[in-house]
Amino acid sequence: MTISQRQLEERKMRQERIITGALEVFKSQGLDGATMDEIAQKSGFGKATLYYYFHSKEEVFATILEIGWQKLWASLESVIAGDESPRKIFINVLLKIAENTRNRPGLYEFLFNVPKVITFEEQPWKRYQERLYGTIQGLLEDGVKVGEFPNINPKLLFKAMGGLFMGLVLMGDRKKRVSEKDIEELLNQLIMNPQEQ
Amino acid sequence: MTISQRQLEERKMRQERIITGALEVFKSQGLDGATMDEIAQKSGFGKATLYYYFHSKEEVFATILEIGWQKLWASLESVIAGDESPRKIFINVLLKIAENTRNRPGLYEFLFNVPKVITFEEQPWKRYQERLYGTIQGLLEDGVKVGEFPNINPKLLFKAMGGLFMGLVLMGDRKKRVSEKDIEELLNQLIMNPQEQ
DNA sequence: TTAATATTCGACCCATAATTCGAATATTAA
DNA sequence: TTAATATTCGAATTATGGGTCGAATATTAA
Repeated sequence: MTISQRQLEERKMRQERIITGALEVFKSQGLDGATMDEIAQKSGFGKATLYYYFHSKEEVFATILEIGWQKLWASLESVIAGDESPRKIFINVLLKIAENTRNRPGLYEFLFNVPKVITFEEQPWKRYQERLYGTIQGLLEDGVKVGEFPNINPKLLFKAMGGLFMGLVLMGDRKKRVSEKDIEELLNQLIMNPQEQ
Repeated sequence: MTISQRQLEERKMRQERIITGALEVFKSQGLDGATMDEIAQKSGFGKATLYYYFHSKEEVFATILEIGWQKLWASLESVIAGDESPRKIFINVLLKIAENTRNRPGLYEFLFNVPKVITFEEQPWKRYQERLYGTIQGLLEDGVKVGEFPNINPKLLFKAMGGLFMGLVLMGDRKKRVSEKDIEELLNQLIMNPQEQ
């Protein structure tokens, strides 16, 4: 009388269904504004059932972030592991993020905009976030070192790129996919390639 | 038996005391996370007394923003009204903001990072915010037009500058004041002056 | 000094929403 | 078929925290 594979899968599917509904609610109401009643409503379960699958509202929230960051990171690993130049990798990372964003509309706007005030104890998803930001930071530093980026404080560069990227990916025309050309252009226009100066 | 001038002033001082305590709490807990009990605690009044000076928690919150933006805008008006070139005005605006930030540590990090989800009806402070952002946007557009900035989409430029400025002012060395040279450097490094190309 | 007014605040009220209960109902393995 | 287990959910419980009350205490003007 153990739990069958199918049962496990169905359970996971129900969890995903809940999470999908919850994401909608969190996006429109924020963490505090969202109620379990509304999440139940949106996901098509009774409220008590949510507690069969999750311990608390915060766990639902944390799970959304966890899964999102986990998948994002997984999709980036091969790109980052490659042996291309920092600038190339940097561009590919941005492209990959853009691609992810396109495939799961709504999720990444959410991931990238989680209010900073949330402070449960552990936050596994934070590890991913830090890892990603650290990696990008590193790419910029390396790029500056080998002369692929102008000699700017990489922290500032990171901030600027962050703002730009958000604008380009999250606020631009959602239909049109971001191309390598777009990102190269963005880099070239704003932060000139030193070779071209 | 009217209310004396001194009484009015004392009342205002108490309001300010409350607001100062509240700012601390809001910063660490966010709008929803902050409780009136904690604000009372921090500001040294009983909770009921807060309601003698403010109608609601949201009013306390809104007052913080209102006062902050109002003062910031007031300090910027003369700078903006000047007849210097867009680029010069732009730099002076940033300098002025930096100066304000130095004088009221904590307040502007808060002003510039208010979550977007807040939606009371009226938000007088929003007017100031929109006015400021609109002005800066306009400066960038004019600057591009007269060739003082490279020909980049001003919206992107704005975003990038926003990120950079936050980095420079809000996260840099708080002790050291931001100089005109810093900002010119920032502009020159990141966004080359077209004349110099 | 004193009546009127201003200020303060602890204790309460109460609406909301998270969480739990307990009783169904479904599924499964034998 | 049936006992065990899994799933579901409406109703009840509780915790939280914004907001109010009414009784002090202070201050003021006369």
